[in-house]
Amino acid sequence: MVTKRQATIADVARRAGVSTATAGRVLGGYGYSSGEKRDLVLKAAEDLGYRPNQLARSLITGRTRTIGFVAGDIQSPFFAKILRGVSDVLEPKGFGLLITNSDETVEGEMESIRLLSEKQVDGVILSPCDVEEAAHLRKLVQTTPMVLIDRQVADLDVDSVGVDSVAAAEACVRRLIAEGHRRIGMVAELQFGPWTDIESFVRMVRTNPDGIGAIYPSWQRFMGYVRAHDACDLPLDLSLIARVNSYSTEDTKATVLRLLGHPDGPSVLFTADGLMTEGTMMAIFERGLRIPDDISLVAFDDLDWMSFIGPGIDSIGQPRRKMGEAAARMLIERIGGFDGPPRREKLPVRDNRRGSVCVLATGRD
Amino acid sequence: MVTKRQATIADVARRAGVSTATAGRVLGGYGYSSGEKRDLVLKAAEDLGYRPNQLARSLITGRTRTIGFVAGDIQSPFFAKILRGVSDVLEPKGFGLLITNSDETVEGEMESIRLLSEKQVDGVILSPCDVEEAAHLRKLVQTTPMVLIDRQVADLDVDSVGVDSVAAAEACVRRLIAEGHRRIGMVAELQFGPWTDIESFVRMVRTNPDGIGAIYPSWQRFMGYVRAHDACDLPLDLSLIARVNSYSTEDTKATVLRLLGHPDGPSVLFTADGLMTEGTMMAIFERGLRIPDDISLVAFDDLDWMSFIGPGIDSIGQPRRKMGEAAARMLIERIGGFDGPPRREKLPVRDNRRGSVCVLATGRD
DNA sequence: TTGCGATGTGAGAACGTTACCACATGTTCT
DNA sequence: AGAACATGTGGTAACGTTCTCACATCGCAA
Repeated sequence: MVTKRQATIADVARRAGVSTATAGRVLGGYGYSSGEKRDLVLKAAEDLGYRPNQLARSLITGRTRTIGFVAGDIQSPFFAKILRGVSDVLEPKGFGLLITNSDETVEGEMESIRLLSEKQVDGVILSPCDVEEAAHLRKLVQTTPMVLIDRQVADLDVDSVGVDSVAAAEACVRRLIAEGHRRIGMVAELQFGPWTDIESFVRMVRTNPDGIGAIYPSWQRFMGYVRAHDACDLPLDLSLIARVNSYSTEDTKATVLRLLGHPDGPSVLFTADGLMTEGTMMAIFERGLRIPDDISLVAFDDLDWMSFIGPGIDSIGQPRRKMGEAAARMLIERIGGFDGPPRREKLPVRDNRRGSVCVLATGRD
Repeated sequence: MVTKRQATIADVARRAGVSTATAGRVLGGYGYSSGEKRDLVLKAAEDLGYRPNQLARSLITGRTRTIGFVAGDIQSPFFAKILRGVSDVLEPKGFGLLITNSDETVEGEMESIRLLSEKQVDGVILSPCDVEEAAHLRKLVQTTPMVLIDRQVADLDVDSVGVDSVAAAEACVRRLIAEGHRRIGMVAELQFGPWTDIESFVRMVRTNPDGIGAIYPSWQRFMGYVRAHDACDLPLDLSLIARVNSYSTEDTKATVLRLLGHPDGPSVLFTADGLMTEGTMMAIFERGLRIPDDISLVAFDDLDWMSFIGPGIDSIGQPRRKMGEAAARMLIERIGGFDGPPRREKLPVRDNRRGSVCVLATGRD
């Protein structure tokens, strides 16, 4: 492995017979330069195969043209698609993209942020893993522009991108009720959150919804579920909630199997996100149930395979790529100096109907 | 947005009453330092919230502790999973990960490499989009360690990670033949490659296999398909090859639909990668065919949903995460100074049997 | 002619680290 | 006792850019 030394501005300047200042101006595209010297410098740079060293440039300009992305887990299709949107906006503008995983732990997130800020990124896009404990985020925003994605954090006034989970879930469950479903199961990981018991959360939703601060998307979707029941005067039956203990498909599958085993089980399942949906599919497959004949299904978050298995799965599709693009665009505006108030962008969801919901009744009774 | 100035080593040194050299030694963990001064410096650093500026450090040490990853398309599960493996190895060692997409074009790849090398990455993991045109890669390896993933490049002697696609495909097709299938369809994007007509490629495989240089995985899998036929004395029928014109699900679907429309069609389909499999599934779904009753299916590359749709889909699973880990490990060894001959690591594949192949006959005839 | 802005050039400082050297101490081995 | 060596410290030169000057020259209006 040969390690040839890269040519520097000084090398180019020497070869072109000009000062490093002049060579710098030509190659960096700033300040004045005459056509004559310009050609000399460009020729010399070409000959030497000169490549600017962004490190040195960044050190003095104070901007790296690199942004950081802290994902929960990059291998999940949710983050992967967002990432693609981010990089689509960044690449044409010459920005680099540094990624890390938080693995949904605060420690991982802090470590990620430490790494990114030591590398002097110009901005950070992050999906916070804790909606309350955010001292480290509060510290970060003092020095670096930040955009939150998917989730928000209490008392952290920064730009964010997401969807209106409460409204989308409510609309979805209302539709199920309208189509005659009375026993609607919900599959969600509701372990970590502001409430340890669901009853008191439901009470809060009914009595003082404004008092609910920043909560995870899963809780928001559950909130929509509750609201739809209340709006349609359908009594809540919390035994229909498959409350998954950990964020894993195995646990989800086990919990859903238990729910399906009940004598007076649900006629339809509403899953709160992609991973819940996968675990639910496993449980349905294992019990040999057919969709929608034996059980109906609607999923929050659309996944590739939902359109090509028979029948297709109904889903609420989040515009993941667009979310990434919006986050990147907002961040670049901030980096460019935009200093307006925090923007909370809510993107519209897509209502995918493919035939996984059995219509038990139509019209209004 | 407040922009507080970060504390520097000079600030810490002043506050601790020592020289910048001493402060640097303590904070950088190199050279000597007494316990007394150490405590002073650490206290001062703590007070000021000192964070080392990796830019300045990298400029003088010549190493950034950042590596670059050039993927075809990060949003595809193939690359997303690999990426996860890479970052799992990198993160504990304190390396950053800079990602770019080539979108499978040489221009995109060159642009990616330009960006990465200007940012002075210590090494690059790359899935080359062209197995022949590689002048830019040859130039890169002169200055930067590189590991190829999934594909190899002719005359480029660097470390690489992948699977033995030829052998895996051959074993898979042999099994189909053993189970009684005689008309085996293959779905693959074989547009770009060394051969424009398939006949001459087949001739080459039969007469001079060693003369075939570096080829894309799709071609390798097709090669395995040919070899299995030859080994089992099953005549090749090239009308069974769904040769997709572009790397898109829509095109794949259309091509497969055409194949399925033929009077004497295949009894089983063998797909060359994840995207081909998705397009094929769409075609099968559109025609209302049932797996495996109406048509059997085996896929190269395992996808999440294959295990939980009924019936499961048989697949050849690549250890994607392990591939990423291996690539990262090899790269770090090179960065650490390892200077042995290029290693071509072939990881074993997984043979997933789930019931998507109809057994037409057993035993050997 | 003088004044003045636009254009062009080079010397040298600056960015925040680590590398290198000189110069102190001790401590241990001949 | 003197040499050799590990330990500890500070000054200052790197690293490769851009930034800030000072200082030209030119054209043009007053």
